[in-house]
Amino acid sequence: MELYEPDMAAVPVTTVLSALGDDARLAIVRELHRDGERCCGTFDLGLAKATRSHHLKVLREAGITHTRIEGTSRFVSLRRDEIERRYPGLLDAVLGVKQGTAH
Amino acid sequence: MELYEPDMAAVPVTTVLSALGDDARLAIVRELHRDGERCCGTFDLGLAKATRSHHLKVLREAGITHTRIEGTSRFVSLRRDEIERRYPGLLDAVLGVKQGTAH
DNA sequence: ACTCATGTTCGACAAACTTCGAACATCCTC
DNA sequence: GAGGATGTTCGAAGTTTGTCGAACATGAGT
Repeated sequence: MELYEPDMAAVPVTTVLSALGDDARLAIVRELHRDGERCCGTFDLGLAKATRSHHLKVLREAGITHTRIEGTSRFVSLRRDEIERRYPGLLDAVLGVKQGTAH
Repeated sequence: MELYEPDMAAVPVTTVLSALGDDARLAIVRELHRDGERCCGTFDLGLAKATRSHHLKVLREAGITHTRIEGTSRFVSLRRDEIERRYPGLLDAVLGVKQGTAH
């Protein structure tokens, strides 16, 4: 079984931005950025697993993540290079921010 | 009369990304990026003026645009410096992309 | 083969978003 | 002040999104 992972260049910018514009999904991206590859079940978002699965699908179909299947587990990682090639500086700009930093 | 324009640092990242993750609003941002200050009515988005007003409000409340009132007109501009200070490289990353460029 | 663990998909629901026309507010000009 | 121009606000309608439990699919291990 193969998972659909589009070419970044084929994904509209607005799709990428919408995908990142959600607290749960951005939290996932932050963890991937910090830890590298992560198994699906290790994201503790306080959400049902169906919901987590949904968010991971949104990220994957936006071209942001790669999913490697191994047994019954799926290992998710950021497609850093491809993102950086198409949107240079985007990840740094988005992730390099401490939330709620008023000043 | 004064318009509400929040401090960028007080706006969640996801709010900014959601604001940019819409075709109509990103089109507005592109035009502002290209032309500088623009009068509200000069955006031809193929949308009713009520809808245009809504999108401009979303951008303004996300801290992305500044609105200057002059008579019955409102002149909108990008808050470039503030965006750049809080999200270095974000605007360039988002706007420096030709849409649909499949390679 | 049965069971357990890991995820996905389906159907449903509520909340949020986009869109519009109509009504309103405000300012400018005659 | 009447009329026109520029925008905003107010419902309302339709769509999309986020969320969940239940059912399903798949692989590992006993």
